[in-house]
Amino acid sequence: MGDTMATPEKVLKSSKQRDLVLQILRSSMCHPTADWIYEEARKHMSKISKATVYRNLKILKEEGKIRELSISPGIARYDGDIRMHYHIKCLKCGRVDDLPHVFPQVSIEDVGEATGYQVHSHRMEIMGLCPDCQNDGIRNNQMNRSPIL
Amino acid sequence: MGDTMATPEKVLKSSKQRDLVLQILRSSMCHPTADWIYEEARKHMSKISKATVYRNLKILKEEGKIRELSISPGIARYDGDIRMHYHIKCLKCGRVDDLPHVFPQVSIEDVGEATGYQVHSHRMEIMGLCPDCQNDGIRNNQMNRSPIL
DNA sequence: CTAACTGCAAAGTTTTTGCAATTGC
DNA sequence: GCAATTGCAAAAACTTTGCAGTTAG
Repeated sequence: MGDTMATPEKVLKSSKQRDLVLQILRSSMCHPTADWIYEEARKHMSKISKATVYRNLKILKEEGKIRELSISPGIARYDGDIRMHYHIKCLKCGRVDDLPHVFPQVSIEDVGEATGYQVHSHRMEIMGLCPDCQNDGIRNNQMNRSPIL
Repeated sequence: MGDTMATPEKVLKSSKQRDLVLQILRSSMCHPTADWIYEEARKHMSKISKATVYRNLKILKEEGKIRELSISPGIARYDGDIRMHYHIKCLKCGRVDDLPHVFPQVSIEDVGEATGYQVHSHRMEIMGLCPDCQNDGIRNNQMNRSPIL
Protein backbone atom coordinates (compact mmCIF):
# COMPACT_ATOMS: atom_id res chain seq x y z
CA MET A 1 0.00 0.00 0.00
CA GLY A 2 1.05 3.52 -0.36
CA ASP A 3 2.64 4.50 2.91
CA THR A 4 -0.53 5.84 4.34
CA MET A 5 0.53 5.27 7.92
CA ALA A 6 -0.74 7.84 10.33
CA THR A 7 1.76 10.28 11.73
CA PRO A 8 3.83 8.52 14.41
CA GLU A 9 2.09 10.81 16.82
CA LYS A 10 3.85 11.14 20.13
CA VAL A 11 1.63 10.87 23.17
CA LEU A 12 2.50 13.53 25.68
CA LYS A 13 2.57 12.87 29.39
CA SER A 14 2.14 15.62 31.88
CA SER A 15 5.14 16.74 33.85
CA LYS A 16 5.72 19.10 36.72
CA GLN A 17 8.54 20.72 34.79
CA ARG A 18 6.48 21.46 31.72
CA ASP A 19 3.63 22.83 33.78
CA LEU A 20 6.05 25.10 35.58
CA VAL A 21 7.57 26.46 32.38
CA LEU A 22 4.14 27.20 30.98
CA GLN A 23 2.96 28.84 34.17
CA ILE A 24 6.05 31.04 34.34
CA LEU A 25 5.58 32.11 30.76
CA ARG A 26 1.92 32.87 31.18
CA SER A 27 2.44 34.93 34.29
CA SER A 28 5.40 36.94 33.02
CA MET A 29 4.97 40.03 30.94
CA CYS A 30 8.52 40.40 29.74
CA HIS A 31 8.74 38.09 26.71
CA PRO A 32 11.66 36.32 28.34
CA THR A 33 14.58 34.33 26.99
CA ALA A 34 15.04 30.63 27.69
CA ASP A 35 17.71 31.48 30.21
CA TRP A 36 15.49 33.88 32.13
CA ILE A 37 12.79 31.23 32.29
CA TYR A 38 15.34 28.72 33.55
CA GLU A 39 16.48 31.04 36.34
CA GLU A 40 12.89 31.66 37.28
CA ALA A 41 12.10 27.95 37.27
CA ARG A 42 15.01 27.15 39.60
CA LYS A 43 13.40 29.29 42.24
CA HIS A 44 10.53 26.82 42.41
CA MET A 45 12.31 23.63 41.43
CA SER A 46 15.97 23.87 42.23
CA LYS A 47 17.07 20.72 40.41
CA ILE A 48 15.45 21.52 37.06
CA SER A 49 17.96 21.52 34.24
CA LYS A 50 18.35 23.94 31.40
CA ALA A 51 17.95 21.14 28.88
CA THR A 52 14.52 20.39 30.31
CA VAL A 53 13.54 24.02 29.92
CA TYR A 54 14.67 24.07 26.30
CA ARG A 55 12.98 20.76 25.55
CA ASN A 56 9.71 21.88 27.08
CA LEU A 57 9.79 25.23 25.32
CA LYS A 58 10.09 23.33 22.08
CA ILE A 59 7.21 20.99 22.93
CA LEU A 60 4.96 23.81 24.11
CA LYS A 61 5.71 25.71 20.94
CA GLU A 62 4.82 22.70 18.81
CA GLU A 63 1.65 22.21 20.82
CA GLY A 64 0.79 25.81 20.00
CA LYS A 65 0.56 26.77 23.67
CA ILE A 66 3.29 29.38 23.49
CA ARG A 67 4.94 31.41 20.80
CA GLU A 68 8.59 31.83 19.89
CA LEU A 69 9.44 35.41 19.02
CA SER A 70 12.10 36.78 16.72
CA ILE A 71 12.65 40.13 18.29
CA SER A 72 16.30 40.13 19.19
CA PRO A 73 18.70 38.90 16.56
CA GLY A 74 20.61 35.88 17.78
CA ILE A 75 18.38 35.01 20.71
CA ALA A 76 14.94 33.48 20.98
CA ARG A 77 12.27 34.94 23.23
CA TYR A 78 8.98 33.41 24.22
CA ASP A 79 5.44 34.65 24.70
CA GLY A 80 2.71 32.93 26.68
CA ASP A 81 0.02 34.97 24.95
CA ILE A 82 -0.74 33.25 21.66
CA ARG A 83 -3.46 35.65 20.59
CA MET A 84 -2.62 37.79 17.59
CA HIS A 85 -1.00 40.96 18.84
CA TYR A 86 1.76 43.37 18.01
CA HIS A 87 4.89 44.23 19.94
CA ILE A 88 6.68 47.44 20.62
CA LYS A 89 10.33 47.33 21.60
CA CYS A 90 12.62 49.89 23.24
CA LEU A 91 15.79 50.52 21.26
CA LYS A 92 17.68 51.50 24.41
CA CYS A 93 16.81 49.01 27.12
CA GLY A 94 15.50 46.23 24.91
CA ARG A 95 12.25 45.88 26.79
CA VAL A 96 9.34 44.54 24.77
CA ASP A 97 5.75 45.55 25.45
CA ASP A 98 2.48 44.41 23.99
CA LEU A 99 0.48 46.80 21.90
CA PRO A 100 -3.13 47.35 22.79
CA HIS A 101 -5.32 45.01 20.80
CA VAL A 102 -7.17 47.92 19.28
CA PHE A 103 -4.26 48.55 16.98
CA PRO A 104 -5.66 49.01 13.50
CA GLN A 105 -5.82 45.83 11.44
CA VAL A 106 -4.21 45.91 8.06
CA SER A 107 -5.76 43.92 5.31
CA ILE A 108 -2.83 41.61 5.07
CA GLU A 109 -4.61 39.08 2.99
CA ASP A 110 -4.25 41.30 -0.04
CA VAL A 111 -0.54 40.63 0.15
CA GLY A 112 -1.18 37.07 -0.93
CA GLU A 113 -2.43 38.14 -4.28
CA ALA A 114 0.50 40.42 -4.88
CA THR A 115 3.17 37.89 -3.94
CA GLY A 116 1.74 34.45 -4.62
CA TYR A 117 2.26 33.50 -0.99
CA GLN A 118 -0.45 31.69 0.93
CA VAL A 119 -0.60 33.97 3.94
CA HIS A 120 -0.91 32.34 7.36
CA SER A 121 -0.11 35.07 9.83
CA HIS A 122 1.77 38.26 10.31
CA ARG A 123 3.56 40.19 12.98
CA MET A 124 4.36 43.82 13.40
CA GLU A 125 7.15 45.18 15.52
CA ILE A 126 7.48 48.83 16.28
CA MET A 127 10.67 50.24 17.70
CA GLY A 128 11.41 53.36 19.68
CA LEU A 129 12.14 54.64 23.16
CA CYS A 130 9.98 53.53 26.05
CA PRO A 131 8.70 56.15 28.49
CA ASP A 132 11.43 55.38 31.04
CA CYS A 133 14.27 55.67 28.55
CA GLN A 134 13.01 58.97 27.21
CA ASN A 135 13.47 60.55 30.61
CA ASP A 136 16.75 59.54 32.16
CA GLY A 137 19.50 60.23 29.70
CA ILE A 138 21.30 58.05 32.18
CA ARG A 139 21.94 54.44 31.42
CA ASN A 140 19.45 53.20 33.97
CA ASN A 141 18.09 50.66 31.61
CA GLN A 142 16.97 47.09 32.05
CA MET A 143 15.40 47.46 35.51
CA ASN A 144 14.60 43.93 36.61
CA ARG A 145 13.69 42.78 33.17
CA SER A 146 15.18 40.13 30.99
CA PRO A 147 18.38 40.58 29.00
CA ILE A 148 19.10 43.41 26.68
CA LEU A 149 19.63 43.17 23.00
CA MET B 1 33.62 66.21 37.35
CA GLY B 2 32.00 67.89 34.45
CA ASP B 3 32.51 65.08 32.08
CA THR B 4 31.26 67.06 29.13
CA MET B 5 33.79 65.55 26.75
CA ALA B 6 32.54 64.91 23.28
CA THR B 7 31.91 61.33 22.30
CA PRO B 8 35.24 59.54 21.82
CA GLU B 9 34.29 59.16 18.20
CA LYS B 10 36.14 56.41 16.41
CA VAL B 11 37.53 57.30 13.02
CA LEU B 12 36.89 54.57 10.49
CA LYS B 13 39.46 53.56 7.94
CA SER B 14 38.50 51.87 4.75
CA SER B 15 39.29 48.21 4.36
CA LYS B 16 39.04 45.72 1.54
CA GLN B 17 37.27 43.32 3.84
CA ARG B 18 34.55 45.74 4.85
CA ASP B 19 33.96 46.82 1.29
CA LEU B 20 33.61 43.19 0.29
CA VAL B 21 31.08 42.41 2.99
CA LEU B 22 28.99 45.41 2.03
CA GLN B 23 29.16 44.58 -1.65
CA ILE B 24 28.10 40.98 -1.04
CA LEU B 25 25.19 42.10 1.06
CA ARG B 26 24.04 44.68 -1.45
CA SER B 27 24.16 42.27 -4.34
CA SER B 28 22.45 39.37 -2.62
CA MET B 29 18.71 39.08 -2.41
CA CYS B 30 18.48 36.35 0.20
CA HIS B 31 18.77 38.18 3.54
CA PRO B 32 21.72 36.00 4.44
CA THR B 33 23.19 34.90 7.75
CA ALA B 34 26.67 35.92 8.86
CA ASP B 35 27.94 32.48 7.95
CA TRP B 36 26.57 32.64 4.43
CA ILE B 37 28.25 36.00 3.93
CA TYR B 38 31.50 34.55 5.24
CA GLU B 39 31.40 31.65 2.80
CA GLU B 40 30.65 34.06 -0.02
CA ALA B 41 33.48 36.34 1.01
CA ARG B 42 36.01 33.49 1.04
CA LYS B 43 35.38 32.99 -2.65
CA HIS B 44 36.86 36.40 -3.30
CA MET B 45 39.30 36.66 -0.40
CA SER B 46 40.32 33.23 0.78
CA LYS B 47 42.11 34.36 3.95
CA ILE B 48 39.29 36.45 5.38
CA SER B 49 38.28 35.31 8.84
CA LYS B 50 34.85 34.88 10.29
CA ALA B 51 35.68 37.29 13.10
CA THR B 52 36.33 39.97 10.51
CA VAL B 53 32.97 39.33 8.91
CA TYR B 54 31.21 39.61 12.26
CA ARG B 55 33.13 42.74 13.19
CA ASN B 56 32.35 44.42 9.92
CA LEU B 57 28.69 43.48 10.03
CA LYS B 58 28.54 45.18 13.40
CA ILE B 59 30.31 48.30 12.14
CA LEU B 60 28.17 48.53 9.01
CA LYS B 61 25.07 48.14 11.10
CA GLU B 62 26.19 50.95 13.41
CA GLU B 63 27.00 53.10 10.42
CA GLY B 64 23.47 52.50 9.23
CA LYS B 65 24.63 51.04 5.93
CA ILE B 66 22.99 47.68 6.48
CA ARG B 67 20.20 46.32 8.61
CA GLU B 68 20.15 43.42 11.02
CA LEU B 69 16.96 41.41 10.82
CA SER B 70 15.20 39.37 13.46
CA ILE B 71 13.40 36.88 11.31
CA SER B 72 14.64 33.56 12.54
CA PRO B 73 14.74 33.03 16.27
CA GLY B 74 18.28 32.44 17.44
CA ILE B 75 20.08 33.61 14.32
CA ALA B 76 20.74 37.03 12.87
CA ARG B 77 20.19 37.83 9.21
CA TYR B 78 21.28 40.89 7.30
CA ASP B 79 19.78 43.12 4.66
CA GLY B 80 21.68 45.47 2.38
CA ASP B 81 18.54 47.39 1.53
CA ILE B 82 18.02 49.92 4.29
CA ARG B 83 14.94 51.48 2.80
CA MET B 84 11.78 50.92 4.77
CA HIS B 85 10.17 47.75 3.51
CA TYR B 86 8.34 44.68 4.74
CA HIS B 87 9.30 41.04 4.56
CA ILE B 88 7.39 37.90 3.83
CA LYS B 89 8.73 34.57 5.05
CA CYS B 90 7.91 31.03 4.08
CA LEU B 91 7.01 28.85 7.06
CA LYS B 92 8.18 25.73 5.29
CA CYS B 93 11.46 26.52 3.58
CA GLY B 94 12.37 29.60 5.56
CA ARG B 95 12.96 31.75 2.52
CA VAL B 96 12.47 35.48 3.03
CA ASP B 97 11.27 37.76 0.27
CA ASP B 98 10.80 41.49 0.09
CA LEU B 99 7.32 42.85 -0.21
CA PRO B 100 6.57 45.30 -2.96
CA HIS B 101 7.07 48.82 -1.71
CA VAL B 102 3.50 49.66 -2.51
CA PHE B 103 2.35 47.78 0.55
CA PRO B 104 -0.12 49.99 2.38
CA GLN B 105 1.40 52.26 5.01
CA VAL B 106 -0.10 52.10 8.44
CA SER B 107 -0.21 55.24 10.50
CA ILE B 108 2.19 53.88 13.03
CA GLU B 109 2.83 57.21 14.64
CA ASP B 110 -0.52 57.02 16.38
CA VAL B 111 0.89 54.14 18.38
CA GLY B 112 3.14 56.59 20.16
CA GLU B 113 0.25 58.35 21.74
CA ALA B 114 -1.34 55.13 22.88
CA THR B 115 1.79 53.67 24.44
CA GLY B 116 3.97 56.58 25.51
CA TYR B 117 6.75 55.28 23.32
CA GLN B 118 8.73 57.63 21.08
CA VAL B 119 8.41 55.72 17.83
CA HIS B 120 11.49 55.43 15.62
CA SER B 121 10.67 52.73 13.14
CA HIS B 122 8.65 49.63 12.56
CA ARG B 123 8.79 46.38 10.72
CA MET B 124 6.17 44.01 9.52
CA GLU B 125 6.70 40.34 8.83
CA ILE B 126 4.14 38.25 7.10
CA MET B 127 4.33 34.49 7.18
CA GLY B 128 2.91 31.86 4.93
CA LEU B 129 3.80 29.41 2.20
CA CYS B 130 5.78 30.58 -0.78
CA PRO B 131 4.60 29.59 -4.26
CA ASP B 132 7.10 26.72 -4.45
CA CYS B 133 6.16 25.21 -1.13
CA GLN B 134 2.47 25.33 -1.85
CA ASN B 135 3.01 22.73 -4.52
CA ASP B 136 5.01 19.91 -3.03
CA GLY B 137 4.26 17.74 0.04
CA ILE B 138 1.79 19.03 2.54
CA ARG B 139 3.97 18.69 5.59
CA ASN B 140 3.66 22.29 6.65
CA ASN B 141 3.75 23.64 10.14
CA GLN B 142 7.43 22.95 10.43
CA MET B 143 8.80 26.27 11.53
CA ASN B 144 12.19 24.96 10.52
CA ARG B 145 15.46 26.83 10.36
CA SER B 146 15.67 27.78 6.74
CA PRO B 147 17.52 25.08 4.85
CA ILE B 148 17.72 27.61 2.08
CA LEU B 149 20.52 30.16 2.29
C1' DC C 1 5.30 -2.50 31.59
C1' DT C 2 6.95 1.03 28.60
C1' DA C 3 7.28 5.17 26.32
C1' DA C 4 7.80 9.89 27.76
C1' DC C 5 10.38 12.60 30.63
C1' DT C 6 14.38 14.14 33.48
C1' DG C 7 19.18 15.64 34.97
C1' DC C 8 23.69 15.74 33.68
C1' DA C 9 27.41 16.31 30.82
C1' DA C 10 29.20 16.63 26.42
C1' DA C 11 28.80 18.46 21.92
C1' DG C 12 26.99 21.70 18.40
C1' DT C 13 26.09 26.49 16.90
C1' DT C 14 26.50 31.27 16.71
C1' DT C 15 28.97 35.34 18.19
C1' DT C 16 32.58 37.85 20.72
C1' DT C 17 37.22 38.82 22.38
C1' DG C 18 42.45 38.92 23.28
C1' DC C 19 46.54 39.52 20.91
C1' DA C 20 50.38 40.20 17.85
C1' DA C 21 51.02 41.55 13.18
C1' DT C 22 49.45 44.59 9.40
C1' DT C 23 47.58 48.57 7.11
C1' DG C 24 45.44 53.11 5.93
C1' DC C 25 45.84 57.91 6.61
C1' DG D 1 53.81 56.87 13.82
C1' DC D 2 49.44 55.72 15.58
C1' DA D 3 45.14 53.97 15.78
C1' DA D 4 42.02 51.05 13.12
C1' DT D 5 41.91 46.64 11.23
C1' DT D 6 43.02 41.81 10.48
C1' DG D 7 43.66 36.59 11.17
C1' DC D 8 43.88 33.23 14.38
C1' DA D 9 42.57 30.82 18.23
C1' DA D 10 40.33 30.69 22.44
C1' DA D 11 36.29 31.92 24.99
C1' DA D 12 31.61 33.07 25.64
C1' DA D 13 26.82 32.63 24.78
C1' DC D 14 23.02 29.95 23.18
C1' DT D 15 20.91 25.45 22.03
C1' DT D 16 20.75 20.48 21.16
C1' DT D 17 21.77 15.66 22.05
C1' DG D 18 23.22 10.99 24.16
C1' DC D 19 22.49 8.33 27.99
C1' DA D 20 21.02 6.07 32.16
C1' DG D 21 17.73 6.59 35.66
C1' DT D 22 12.77 8.12 36.88
C1' DT D 23 7.88 8.69 36.25
C1' DA D 24 3.10 8.94 34.39
C1' DG D 25 -0.55 6.26 32.49
